[in-house]
Amino acid sequence: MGHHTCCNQQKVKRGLWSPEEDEKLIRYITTHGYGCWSEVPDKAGLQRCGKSCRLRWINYLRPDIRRGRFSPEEEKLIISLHGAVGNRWAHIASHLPGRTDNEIKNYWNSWIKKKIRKPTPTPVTNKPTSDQHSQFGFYASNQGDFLNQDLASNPPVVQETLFSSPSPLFMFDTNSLDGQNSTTDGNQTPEFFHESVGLNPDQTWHMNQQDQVQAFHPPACFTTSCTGPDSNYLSPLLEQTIESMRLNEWVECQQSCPSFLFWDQAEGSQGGEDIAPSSSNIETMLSSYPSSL
DNA sequence: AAACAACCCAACCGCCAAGGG
DNA sequence: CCCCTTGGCGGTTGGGTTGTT
Repeated sequence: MGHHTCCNQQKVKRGLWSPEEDEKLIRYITTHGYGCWSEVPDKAGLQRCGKSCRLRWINYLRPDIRRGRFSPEEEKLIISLHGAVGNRWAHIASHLPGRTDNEIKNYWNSWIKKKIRKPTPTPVTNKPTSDQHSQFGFYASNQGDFLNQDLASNPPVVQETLFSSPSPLFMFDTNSLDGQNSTTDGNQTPEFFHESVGLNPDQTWHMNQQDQVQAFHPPACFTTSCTGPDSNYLSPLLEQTIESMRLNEWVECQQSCPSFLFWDQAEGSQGGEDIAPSSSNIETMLSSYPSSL
């Protein structure tokens, strides 16, 4: 019934690949290369569809594939990038040489979700579910508190660090950072920031002032759309960072929070792309702070 | 030891865009 | 233009594995 002709033929084998099949595919690709995947099964002597061959090669057989546990650096990068671009696994994978989108996707769906999930020993009102967390795409990264540790040994810390505070979530539209491609009303951000962070009335926040933009840069990247129960959570780490911001203690701010990326993924996926930080913005931001990765 | 639950992850599915005829 | 093929992508599945009772 499906319209994919390649996988509908009765003789086509499916399921796990045998070592013999792997060997056939490796031998063929390494000697002939791959131009047209639909031709590969016949020429390689495989009873698979071309699509399956392609997937097998790209995800598992190609020589530059990298297997095994993700390094802490990779974990940090995945979390940061996911906060920036959401479930664009291929894009995330492009930043991790040798890793595939499938592997990263699986990793995210199991390992990281597990870390963010409850149980929490202390009851918290209006605590969002893990599904809600992933739906809204709020994740945080911090070197000292979170990602440089063996997370498997410390899940409660992770959980508490991320979501246990009932404070309002601070959002910031990163389009205001560089003033380009800003199709949203960036003027709302300073007021929101002002109110959320609790600056003194005589302290002003002008997004267009370069020194403030620069100073704000390190913790970087909070975005708009503060709606729903998930927005009512602010990590102690972020509280600390915002307190540093409030006091203009930018160095402390950077140290306490080298890299945060929050992005309302749901909003972005509903046609609100213009409010999300562009990937080039994110990449520029990340490359500016390699130590935070 | 057995039964069950939870988790992992390789592979598949469906959709989409690009490109050629 | 339209149609078809192909490759690429993210979402999802389900069999195998591991953990728990």
